[in-house]
Amino acid sequence: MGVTIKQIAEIAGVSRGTVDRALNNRGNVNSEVEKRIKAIADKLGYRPNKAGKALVTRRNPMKIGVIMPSPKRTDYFEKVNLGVQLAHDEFKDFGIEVIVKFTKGFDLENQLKLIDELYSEHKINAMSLAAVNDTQVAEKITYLTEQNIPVVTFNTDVDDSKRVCFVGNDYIKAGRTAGELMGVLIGGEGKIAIVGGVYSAKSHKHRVKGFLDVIQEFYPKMQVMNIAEAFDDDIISYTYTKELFAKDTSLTALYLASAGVYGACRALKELNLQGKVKVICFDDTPGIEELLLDRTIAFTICQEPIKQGYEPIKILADILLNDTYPQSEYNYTQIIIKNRESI
Amino acid sequence: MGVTIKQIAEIAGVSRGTVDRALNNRGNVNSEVEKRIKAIADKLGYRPNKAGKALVTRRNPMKIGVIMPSPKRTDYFEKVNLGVQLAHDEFKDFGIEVIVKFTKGFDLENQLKLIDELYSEHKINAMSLAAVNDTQVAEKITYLTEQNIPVVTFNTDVDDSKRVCFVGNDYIKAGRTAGELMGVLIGGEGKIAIVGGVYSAKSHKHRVKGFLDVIQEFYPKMQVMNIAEAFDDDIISYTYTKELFAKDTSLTALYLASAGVYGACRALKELNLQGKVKVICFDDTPGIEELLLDRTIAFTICQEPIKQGYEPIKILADILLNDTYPQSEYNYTQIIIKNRESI
DNA sequence: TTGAAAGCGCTACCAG
DNA sequence: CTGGTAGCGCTTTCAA
Repeated sequence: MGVTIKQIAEIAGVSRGTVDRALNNRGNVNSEVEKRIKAIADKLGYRPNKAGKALVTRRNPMKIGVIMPSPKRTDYFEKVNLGVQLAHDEFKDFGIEVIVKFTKGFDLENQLKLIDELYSEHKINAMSLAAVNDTQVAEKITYLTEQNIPVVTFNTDVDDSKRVCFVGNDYIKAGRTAGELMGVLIGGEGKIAIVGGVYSAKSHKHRVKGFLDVIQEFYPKMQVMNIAEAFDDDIISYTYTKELFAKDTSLTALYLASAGVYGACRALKELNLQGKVKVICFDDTPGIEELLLDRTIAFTICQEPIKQGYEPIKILADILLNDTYPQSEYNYTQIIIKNRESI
Repeated sequence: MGVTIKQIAEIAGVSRGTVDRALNNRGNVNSEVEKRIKAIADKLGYRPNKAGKALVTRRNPMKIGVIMPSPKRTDYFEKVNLGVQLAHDEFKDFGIEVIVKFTKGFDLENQLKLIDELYSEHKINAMSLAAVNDTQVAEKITYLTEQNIPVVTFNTDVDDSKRVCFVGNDYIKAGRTAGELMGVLIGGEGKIAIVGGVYSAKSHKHRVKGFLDVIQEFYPKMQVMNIAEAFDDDIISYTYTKELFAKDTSLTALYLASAGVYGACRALKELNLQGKVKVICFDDTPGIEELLLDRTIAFTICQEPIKQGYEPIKILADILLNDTYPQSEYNYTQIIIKNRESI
């Protein structure tokens, strides 16, 4: 099996304490000795044993704070939260505690307050959050990072912060995927309406951009007629969709770039356009599954929500326990096209 | 944090050794005392600490044997092997060793020999394999299980064995997904050819069955003209496809139910049918990505190969270390439709 | 049938 | 600057 500190100590002719101090750069060790110890460790491929470390960490547990929109409001975050709980379970034996705070949607003030709370009151050692893309959030993240509190963003990223990495979809790519899919779905020809979420959310903006890019590059006969913000709200998307498709009967397709799917589909059904107007949307909730089964929606594009909850905590645990940082600052989850048979 | 054996011992007024024996049913403990200890543990929600156990296991490491087709032959299994290595990495600090043996394709004799080898020579404590669906394999698996060596199958399952569970696609469902996708792709109308792999592989057979089922249920105007076995061989699939599409020019679609994708596509290109004949295939290799990009293939359906390597080992480690068995005997990986933009 | 003690790998602490 | 020791939770062994 692997080499241990004890073995290295024997070979180097010093005590385990000295090896520990040397390898972890804790200071108080002769630089000659330190060099020798490190050389031996290197040669033998020393890797600290996780179980051994865990037992020690347990005496002084570390806390990871998580901030995300409340699962009560969008089904989507229920799955994210499941991932958080799975990670919590997996790492609690390693002396890692997880504290979850929910915000109402992507409310900025709320998020700022919770970051402060986790930092000042809970004394967290690391943080994972579905970030509002705002400079104030970015500044707080950078501040935490400087206090030696690593931060990972998930689901939606923030610009210009010192976060360790982002876990979630490449939303431009997701939008492009939708565009290409729409091209195939309507035979490269037709008039399309787009109902999006909130433009202040980077992810929603990118999903629209990617979609438009593909149409421009490859599908000259496809025409995007309308783009609207529905703020992830079913009533707004219902009202807008109903009005739009009632007025313009030449529309053949609908691209739903975020939540509010149920409202839009309800409108189509009431107009008897179900199945006639081709619909592509995102994510995978019980409501959406039903709409796939009755052929109101042709495809939905998913993004591994459970992983989005799980992975940031795994990454942070790896940093806290093993001082191991991820390779890339982008940890993209898969873009998963689903149809009525693959859900 | 969690309760420990030590705390339970104090409360019960006995030694840690006694608590250990009681909770793990090792015998040699007064039944009254045992009952009392178990009651306390239950009430306090005792869960053994993984790190603590790991350190002990390490003294007498456990071995998990893995058998799968060599990655040299199909690119697909390179990714599976990556998953195996990831799991190996993750669990080696817990005293778990992983021994991998490669077979040539799905050769029965080869697989039987390797099972024996892992059992007799390597004295494995658990096994994970991409099973050949044969009664002899099933019998060996059942034998191992009776020797207290749990077995998990992945990628393709075996009938009537005592394996703990299967990790991989629901291939009927994957076939149905392909059928529905084809329906959308060719507008519910057209003549289709199918080139499959080996009918003795359960997964390949099911992919064809699911496909045919959906067409029969929902697409009366789609017609399957030919079904062939290409034995995962590019030359055979090339020859067959070329001959077929040269002869019958009314064919509009091709369903490739397993490997041999490159050969078939090469044939289409030579016949100048690239992009005209709609192609759906499985899995995600560099070759397939290229064919998606140049629009020879419309969709490919993937099955989480990395997870297929990783998950069985995680499940087996959980059994060996924590005596925890999976909920279901089917641990299905996701069915992931990809187009040229989402790869 | 039970308890006491050692030891897995690691870190923290104290004494020198 | 260094060594020794204790202790995290668990299992194992030996002695009683």
